[in-house]
Amino acid sequence: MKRKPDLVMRMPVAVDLVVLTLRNDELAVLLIKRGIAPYLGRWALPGGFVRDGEDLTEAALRELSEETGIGDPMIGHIEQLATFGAVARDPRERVVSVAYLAFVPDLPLPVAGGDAGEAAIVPISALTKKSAKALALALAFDHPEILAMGIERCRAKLEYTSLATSFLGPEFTINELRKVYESVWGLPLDPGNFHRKVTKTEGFVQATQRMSQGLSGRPAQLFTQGDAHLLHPALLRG
Amino acid sequence: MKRKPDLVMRMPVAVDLVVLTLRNDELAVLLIKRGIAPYLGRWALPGGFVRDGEDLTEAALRELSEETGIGDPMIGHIEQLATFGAVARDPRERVVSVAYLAFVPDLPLPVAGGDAGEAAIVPISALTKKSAKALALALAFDHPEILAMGIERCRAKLEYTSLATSFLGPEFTINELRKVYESVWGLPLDPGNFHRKVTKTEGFVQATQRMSQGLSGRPAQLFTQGDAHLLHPALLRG
DNA sequence: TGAATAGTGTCTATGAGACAGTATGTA
DNA sequence: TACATACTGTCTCATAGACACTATTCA
Repeated sequence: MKRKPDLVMRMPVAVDLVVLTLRNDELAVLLIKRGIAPYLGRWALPGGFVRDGEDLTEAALRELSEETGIGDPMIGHIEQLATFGAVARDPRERVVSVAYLAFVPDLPLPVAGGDAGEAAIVPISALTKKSAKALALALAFDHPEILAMGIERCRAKLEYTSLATSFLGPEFTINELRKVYESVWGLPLDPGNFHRKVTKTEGFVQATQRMSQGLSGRPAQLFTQGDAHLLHPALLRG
Repeated sequence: MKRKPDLVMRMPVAVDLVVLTLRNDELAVLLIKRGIAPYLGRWALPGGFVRDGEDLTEAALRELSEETGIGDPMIGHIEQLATFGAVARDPRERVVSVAYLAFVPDLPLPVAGGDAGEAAIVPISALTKKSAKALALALAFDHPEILAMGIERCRAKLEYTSLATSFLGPEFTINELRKVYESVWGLPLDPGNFHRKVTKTEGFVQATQRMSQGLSGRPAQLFTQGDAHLLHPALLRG
């Protein structure tokens, strides 16, 4: 902690957001098409620089709102993911970026409203598979690495937290909750066992007296989030 | 990502380290007594500013080495913990700090050799209990918060990773490994069940042909780290 | 009626934990 | 021998998962 104030290096600090949602029963990420160099025209995670007087989470929420129109009440969950500080991660000058991970319900996005140009919600399968499409979508900066970490964190957190509910609206059926797990993990789960497990795990979901409008089949009971954040026992992937 | 280069705020970026070890079968943290204002004379986590041309992990390793003499080969494990960016967390000027978490075997520390003055290894019980002693040890800056997050992350990671071995030397007995868990979690574990569990979890530990010198009782087989990083199944706290 | 989804029952395998019992060293 | 620690056996309970079964809607 020895300090020679004039020798301390100062650098811009940015926030970048991995905003995940479900679209057509697939895990998807919110991307912005860059309107300026570098990486002009390339897709990137939403984000921007931290301003004076604003802490990191405030900056993340502001950028999310400015670039995508997603305001605080629409966000199911947000948490800090990790900080990326490779010296040359931004070709212009050194920038340290604090990445955030957010889960949002399926929204009437893309919101064209941002000041950053075009926004899109892209299924992660289109980015992770090695295809011509994935190549065309190659993300700017070190955003592929940030996204990969966000996806893995998301998958892991569904195991031992109740955060799957943050992908859904205030009321949901067990079927919808199961589809969150299936989409995020990319594997099918036994509906019967899942139902029992979720409803018997203390504080995961809270039953209401209301029923869903069954599109087909028997109507399902509606649930709301329970008061637990950590699941006991956890809901493990195979 | 709209950018007006001259308006972007630049700030110092620091790294702080939560270095945990075991001392007398108790979880303990490495602290440095501050030699300059602010918080002159108070205890703090080791850390310092990130330099030009140096990425974040490099900065963390350098500070650890400079302030405590702990070099790369002595570190059992190091990972990024979280980034702290509250506007007023440093009274001098705004500083964003990337915290790292490290586990080291019980070392011949404190190393007086640092350029930051006195170093000490303090049991966390002395910091978390509300006592006169804890008051005297009150950490500088937001370091209490960083430390608390480091301790909780450590406790959680022992459940589902094999990182407990990073608190030990290259060869260890199951008894020593159990003491790591007991010390970190602060609760007793059944020796028999622990032994079976650890030796049967794929890749957790690797048996050698050597035996420990029993100080009393039957000599124990020596083990080395296995090749697994994630435990299947996990070793859960009650 | 059949198709589809909701929800429950039941069986089996596996692991956690309690605790007894055996093995092998030192004093 | 006593004692201490290393390890293994065994019992009980809880949970995961496979899968059959019943319940309730719509077409």
